[in-house]
Amino acid sequence: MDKKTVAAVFSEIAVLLELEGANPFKVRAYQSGARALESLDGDLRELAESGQLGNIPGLGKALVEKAEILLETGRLPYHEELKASVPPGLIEMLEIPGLGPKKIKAIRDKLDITTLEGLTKACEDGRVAALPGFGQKSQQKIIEGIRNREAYGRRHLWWKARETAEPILEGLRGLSAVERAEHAGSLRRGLETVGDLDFIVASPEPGPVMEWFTSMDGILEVTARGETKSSVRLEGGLQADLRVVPPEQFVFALHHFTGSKDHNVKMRQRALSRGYSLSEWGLTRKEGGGKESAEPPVRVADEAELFRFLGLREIPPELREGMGEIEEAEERDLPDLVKPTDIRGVFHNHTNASDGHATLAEMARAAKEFGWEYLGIADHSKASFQANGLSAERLERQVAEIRRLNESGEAGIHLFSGLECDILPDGSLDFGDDVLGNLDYVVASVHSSFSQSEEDMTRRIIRAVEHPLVTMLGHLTGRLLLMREGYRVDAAKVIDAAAANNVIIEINAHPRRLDMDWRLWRRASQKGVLASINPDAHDTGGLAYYEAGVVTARKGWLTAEQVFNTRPLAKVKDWLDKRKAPA
DNA sequence: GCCGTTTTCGGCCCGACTGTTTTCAGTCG
Repeated sequence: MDKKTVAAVFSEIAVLLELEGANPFKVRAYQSGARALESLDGDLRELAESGQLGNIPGLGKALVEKAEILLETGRLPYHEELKASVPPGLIEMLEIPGLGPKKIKAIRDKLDITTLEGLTKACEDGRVAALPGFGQKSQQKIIEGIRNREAYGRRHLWWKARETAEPILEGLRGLSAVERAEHAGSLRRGLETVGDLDFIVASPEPGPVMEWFTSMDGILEVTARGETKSSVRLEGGLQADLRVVPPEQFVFALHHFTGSKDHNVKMRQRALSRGYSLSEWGLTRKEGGGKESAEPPVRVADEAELFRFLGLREIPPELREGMGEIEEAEERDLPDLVKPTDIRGVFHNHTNASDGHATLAEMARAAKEFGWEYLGIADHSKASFQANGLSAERLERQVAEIRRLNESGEAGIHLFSGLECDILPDGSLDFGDDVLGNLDYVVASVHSSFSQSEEDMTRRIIRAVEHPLVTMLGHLTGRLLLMREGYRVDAAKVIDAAAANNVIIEINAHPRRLDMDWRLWRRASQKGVLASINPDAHDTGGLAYYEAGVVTARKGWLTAEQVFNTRPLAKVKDWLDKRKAPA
């Protein structure tokens, strides 16, 4: 039982209490208790054993006692009783827009309904509209909410969200009433998946902005339209929210809606401890009694100034996850994060020799257009027969072709001959040293036997990492975002092995992978592990995915120095040569 | 249920929007 599990139990208690109609502040106490545990530094069990739990802000007598019971016994009778008393159908109802604890309680008490099926029927025969506080529109909204739950409830890939958001942002910026416009939320933070789009606009005249936003192309439905706030549902299921604020509030609104929640909570606490109240509306001086003073609100020109006012260096949006960035920004300069323009080439790309769609020459030409100095080709090896993996002979022909192109210079860019070599179930590689030794580099990846135990998978991958001819480790977990969980592997042990063997770990930049996860990179880079941002391109367009990888690297606090493919060609050649030379 | 330089009670973030009301409760972020 770790802090995450205890926090999850507290979060669930909060939801259950909410449905029971408990005191909202009691609900919030469990929520903030859960949050306090999630963002806790150090080992929960050690803190409990030394009697330190009560010193954690947000944990009072009752929550400390419950945490201790959970740690000791692995169960919490209070939680179990609560869970038994709340039908699971009610928890599902919370996911329907417009239904909160009060309305769900009314549905349960007055109609004796505890399932979504029952609720659908009651809507269809008009019983819901007859309830006090409900009406025809609420009833219709519930029916649609249940119907759309699957399609709209899910998250979306960051890449897709950005593609959707960019034309909207451009459109907003093009309006004469708009002074400034930005997107915010998890899209701006660069989170791997995005729930909805948030747009913040500075304008003294919100009317025309709202009008444009609620009538632009690609809207399925306008779900809210007010004077300063509107929401629309876009084709593809994404929801987009627009907030128009007076120009002097823009920076505060932008910061607030960029979040994350944890980051904002810590920023507000910091403001309070300095005698100010921070919100999406602004920063105001607090009198001793907690009342606002007559002093005018603080003015800031941009986010850098807002951070500076609170005694912090500017924190890039990607780092605002409430994972220690504020503490760091107080003490010292934050790392100079890697930028898209730092990238000088990419490894791990496929051609039509295996499962790609473009030829070697086409890939090289496209890479040259990005302004890169080099391109690495890493097609699949023979064990990946589903991906038309290369035999030794076909690989040899590709290597010869790459050498010819490099010697003639006709590609206009240096090509590295590599391979995405399968790591077989026992951890050995798909080709012998005789074949692998002829290549410039080797990316080793798992493509089979995903269901091995964590222990076996970890041993398997570490064995590959320890192989002297392996240059990089491909997609560490094999996850496919929003589709498939990764295989079970002890990432910390693999990171240690990579550090010990001077093996690069890739940031697979395919928008559906973004693997190894950004949450692991800060630790990995501290141990000296180098990253390579690899688009895993299967056609020329796929090369552009490197940008998603840069965002992942930034979220992982990585600088250009910590990313291998920011190095110029000569240094890359040098590094690869030295790596191959026998020790 | 938490918290305290207004300290053991009485606050706890609050504004926008919708739908149902006719001045406001509930939801959302």
